[in-house]
Amino acid sequence: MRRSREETARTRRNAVDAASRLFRERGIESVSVGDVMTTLGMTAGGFYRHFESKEALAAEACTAAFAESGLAREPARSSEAMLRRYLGKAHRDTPARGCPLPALASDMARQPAAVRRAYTEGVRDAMMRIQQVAPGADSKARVALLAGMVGALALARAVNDEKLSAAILRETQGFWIRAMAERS
Amino acid sequence: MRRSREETARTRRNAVDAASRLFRERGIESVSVGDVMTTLGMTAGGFYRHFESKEALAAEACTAAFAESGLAREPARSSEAMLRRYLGKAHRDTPARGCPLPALASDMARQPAAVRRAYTEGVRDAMMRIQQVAPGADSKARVALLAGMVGALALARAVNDEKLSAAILRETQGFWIRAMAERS
DNA sequence: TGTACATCAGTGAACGCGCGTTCACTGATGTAC
DNA sequence: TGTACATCAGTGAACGCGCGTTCACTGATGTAC
Repeated sequence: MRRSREETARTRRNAVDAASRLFRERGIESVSVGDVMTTLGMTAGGFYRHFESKEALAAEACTAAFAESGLAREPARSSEAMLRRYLGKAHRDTPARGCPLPALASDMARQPAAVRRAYTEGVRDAMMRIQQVAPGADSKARVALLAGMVGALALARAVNDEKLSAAILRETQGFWIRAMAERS
Repeated sequence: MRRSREETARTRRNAVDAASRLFRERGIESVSVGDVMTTLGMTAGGFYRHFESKEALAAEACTAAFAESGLAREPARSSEAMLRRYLGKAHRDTPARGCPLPALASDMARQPAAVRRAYTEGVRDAMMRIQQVAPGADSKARVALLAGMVGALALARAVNDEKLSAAILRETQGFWIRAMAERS
């Protein structure tokens, strides 16, 4: 039956929220419209009262993921604090609530334009945030730092060996903490 | 009808080869058993004369991808030559024949153990190759370099904007060429 | 403020489709003699 | 070396399943008077 405007808006928000977490955890293609709606305790049919397609949801969910936990949201004041949090085991082990950059990187190359646009904005935002947190670094160092953080987290999650995974995080973190200290 | 031992072996090899390319290009889950067999001009049913399951093929194809174009196969003698090739547009634009590390990174976290094991071996091999090409760098720098190369290539492919994509490759490459020159 | 009716959020069944896998069948290859 | 038969690589149809999406229906909400 019909719902109030307030309830309707809440359902929509909850769907974007659930999708942004599920997509980061399992990848966009591995999460079905039914999965998202089941999370809200609803059936899949109702989905199309809120979104034109799964693709439209993916684009919104991607934007929402950056708004919730993209690098632009990094609370740290220093590059060292950022590196300790970003390349920590807690972040590695909770992709659903973590930065979308490593979680969705390989997926993106195969996504439709609307979804990639949202992701691209997230990359730009992340670069600006790094500039704030590491004002002493030049452009090369800032981009290499972002690429290193994303690559290290993606590899640490991909690898099947806890020791190797921990080493990837630890060594990358150590390198960049030292490199940024030298340049500041 | 029955085929000769030679033909049978060739079919199997071709299937692994085609899969290793298709998986890097489109991701493991987006490529069907039928897609792989169609590439060989065959029907999907025959697949199971050669492999126990799609998962078994994925593990073999992953290993084959590293053997064909993993970092361990890097022909460069210097870290600078390696960086120029790895972070070049040609590599970015041909994932099917490129390094599996960035192409499959996000996929891996959701793959069965056998596939992840093959990928993990590829990571170890890549680290050894970097040690050969950059003997002057310490362990931290070597891991951070690998993470940076993988992250930069993955981001450059994910992003929807050619200028940004080119900048990610160029700046990361520039940073590491300078960094390795300073340390050698 | 109260009533009558239009709207529409969500349900649940259905659609066409592609997936991984199985299987009876075919006929050339491999093997036993 | 030649023959008779067993093997098995590949075909093509079929399976059960889950997908994204559509739709008739329900009944509470929103609106017009």
